[in-house]
Amino acid sequence: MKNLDTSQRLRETTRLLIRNLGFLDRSEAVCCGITLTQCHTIVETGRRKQISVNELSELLNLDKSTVSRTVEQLVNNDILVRQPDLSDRRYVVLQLTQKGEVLFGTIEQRMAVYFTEIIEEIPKEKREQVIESLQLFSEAIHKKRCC
Amino acid sequence: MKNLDTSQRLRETTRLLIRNLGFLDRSEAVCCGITLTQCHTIVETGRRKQISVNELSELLNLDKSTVSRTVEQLVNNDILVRQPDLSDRRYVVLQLTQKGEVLFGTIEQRMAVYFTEIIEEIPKEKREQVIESLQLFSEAIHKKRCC
DNA sequence: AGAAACAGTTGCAAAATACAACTATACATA
DNA sequence: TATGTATAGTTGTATTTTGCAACTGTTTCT
Repeated sequence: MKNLDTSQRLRETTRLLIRNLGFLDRSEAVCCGITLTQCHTIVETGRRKQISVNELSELLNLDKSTVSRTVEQLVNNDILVRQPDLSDRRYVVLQLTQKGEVLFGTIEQRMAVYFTEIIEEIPKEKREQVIESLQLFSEAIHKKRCC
Repeated sequence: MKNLDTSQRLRETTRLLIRNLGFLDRSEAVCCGITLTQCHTIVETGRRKQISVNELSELLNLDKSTVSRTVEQLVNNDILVRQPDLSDRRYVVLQLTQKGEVLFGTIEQRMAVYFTEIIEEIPKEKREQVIESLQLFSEAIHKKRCC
C-alpha cells in the first residue's frame, strides 16, 4: 500500500517534470534559430566528433530517414560535412564544419550557463543528491521500459 | 569552478533522463491506441472532472487551436462531452463520457502499475530522496525558464 | 453604449516524422 | 568465389502534429 502511494507521488512529480523539461529542451534550440532536432544533431555530433546517420537515429530515437533529411539541411547550411566512411562505405562520417563548431560552442556555453543557474536554485547541500537521484530514476525507467 | 563541473554533470544526467522520459511518455499513449496529446487530454480532464480548452492549452503547452481539434476528435469518439459553460458562455465545459472514464481508468491503472515497477527498481532507502530531488529539480527549472 | 479583452473554432500552411521501396556495400558460408 | 542475407543511407509518399491568423460570440470595463 505504501508503494502505491509512493508511486502515485512519483507519477505526479514526473508529470510536472516532463512539462518543465519540455520548456528547457525547446529553449535550447529556439535561442539559436534552429529546430530542436537540428540542435540535438549538432550537439551529438559535436560531442562525438564523428558520428553516422545510424548512430544519430538511435541516439535521437528518430527514423533514419528523418535523420538523413535533417543532416541534409545541416550540410546545406554548412554546419555539417558528410563523407563516406572509407573503412565501411555503407556508412557516412558526419562532422561539424568550422561554422558548425562555432554554433556547437554557442549552444554548449548557453546551456552551461543555464544549468549553472538551475543548480543555483537548488540548495547547496542537496545538489549532489539531486544528480544522484536523477540518475537513479533515469536508470529505473530504462530498465522497465514498458510494452 | 565546482559549480561548473556540477552543472556539467547535471546537464549530462538531464540529457539521458529526457531520452528515457520520452519512452515513458510515449508508452503511456501507445498502449491505449491513442495519440500522446489525446492521452494527456484525457488524463487532465479525468483529474479535474471539468476543464476548458483554454486550461488544457496551458497545461499541455499547446496552441488552443490544436487543443480544440484534439477535443473535437475525442468528442467524435465519444470520449469527451463538450458543453457551453452556462456561467460564462465563452468557455466550454469538457467532461469524460462513461466510455472516457473507462479509458481514463485504464490509463491510470496501467501507469500506476508501471510506476510501481519503476519504484521497485530504486533502492528502498533512496525512494523518498528521489521524489524530493525530482521536485527540487523541476522547481529549479521552472524558476529559471530561460529566454 | 462602445471599446477592449477573452474563449473557442476554423482556414490555411508548415514542420516533423514515419513507412516502404530502393541502392550500394559488406559479410557469411556453402 | 558465388550467392544470399544483413546493414546504412537516400528518396518518394503520406500522415501526423502543430501553429498562426482571421473570425465569431461573449463578457467586462469605462
